[in-house]
Amino acid sequence: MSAVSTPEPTRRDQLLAIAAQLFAEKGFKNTTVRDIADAAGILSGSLYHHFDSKESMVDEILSTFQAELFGDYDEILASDEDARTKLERAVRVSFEAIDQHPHEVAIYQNEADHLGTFERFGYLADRNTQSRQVWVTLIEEGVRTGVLRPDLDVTLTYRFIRDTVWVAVRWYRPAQSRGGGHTHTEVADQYVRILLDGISS
Amino acid sequence: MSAVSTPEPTRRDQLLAIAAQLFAEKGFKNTTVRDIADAAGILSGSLYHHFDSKESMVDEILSTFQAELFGDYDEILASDEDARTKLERAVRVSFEAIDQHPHEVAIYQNEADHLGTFERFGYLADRNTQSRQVWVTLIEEGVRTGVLRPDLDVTLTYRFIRDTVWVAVRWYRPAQSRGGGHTHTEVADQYVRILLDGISS
DNA sequence: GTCTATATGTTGATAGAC
DNA sequence: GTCTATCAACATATAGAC
Repeated sequence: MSAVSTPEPTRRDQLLAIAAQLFAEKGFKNTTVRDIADAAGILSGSLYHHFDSKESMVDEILSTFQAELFGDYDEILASDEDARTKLERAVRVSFEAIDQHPHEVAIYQNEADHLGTFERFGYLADRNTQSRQVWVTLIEEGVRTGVLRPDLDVTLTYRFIRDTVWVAVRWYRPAQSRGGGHTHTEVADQYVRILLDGISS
Repeated sequence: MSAVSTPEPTRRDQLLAIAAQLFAEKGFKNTTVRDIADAAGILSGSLYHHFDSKESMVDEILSTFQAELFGDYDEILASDEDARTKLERAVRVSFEAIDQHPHEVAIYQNEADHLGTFERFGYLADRNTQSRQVWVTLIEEGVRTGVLRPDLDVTLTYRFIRDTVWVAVRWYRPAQSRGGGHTHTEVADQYVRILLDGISS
């Protein structure tokens, strides 16, 4: 989709995309600079012409992605729709992010806890707090306006939603490589339905 | 609870428990044999008196835990309760496993995909298939007997349940270290309610 | 922008003394 | 059952030629 508007990604961006895929598939620690260089068709030393360190690569991958994602969340929070619609939109935007940035989401899911313990990645903890505030705000607004059950444990509900949505990155495969699977929109439809109405008949 | 019935764990079991905690906290690759030896108060070379390799340690940790867990699942499948009760029990048994074996569950969640690519850990893929069969069987029985909605996408429903239940290991903290949190039974109660009836009012 | 060559540290694992 | 001592492999990163 957006490939048309960015016809010539810089060499730097190409390398970041290659690194993101490897970090997502094998893990950050498990991916060597040689792996990245090999996949790019250059030698490991050449990577250091573009980046300070392996760490700075994952840093740029994560911070760029998160800036975009939280821009979407902010827009939803600021809208004047009803709470149920906003919660639905937050779910849909998240599944869409998994569809369009699967590597970035996977890296965040797998490495954020560990990386967050280093000063350099302190912003990951901040974004985590911000994310919780987004979901909790939406759920509380839903309870207050009467569209959600009043007996909900808001924190637990937030955790269940966050977990189910984001861990989908482990099994969802984007359109290009999909064979008989669901689109991200279909997955979101099914989940929103189950979340709101349950599976009981 | 069970500490009374196993007063003297073998040195081998002590070392496995230490390794399991480190593997869960830092990841398998990220944990060095020196980390494990340090935590045990011995030197890295001494570990090789007890185990062939770091790999054999995680192997024993995972296979032991899975044998126990699937024993529980088999018992549920074989029972003559109605589908809804069996599904509830499967959820509860899973949250209980997170409570009692948090390190083992975390290791499986974080490392199974990667380890599963090696011959030695082929049983992880088998167990994964077995797990899917357990959940899908229970959901299909629920649909067939009319206790669950007939329009459910069984595979997606399975994935949502599996993900929400098991990823809880990332935030749930067992009783010893809990401060104002929920017991595993309370977490299971809340999730079963949301899963069956939804969050909508 | 990439390569050659290499520094420097860390890793899993081994052999044999105690 | 642990320690001493050590190896070979592999890791990230650097300096300077092309």
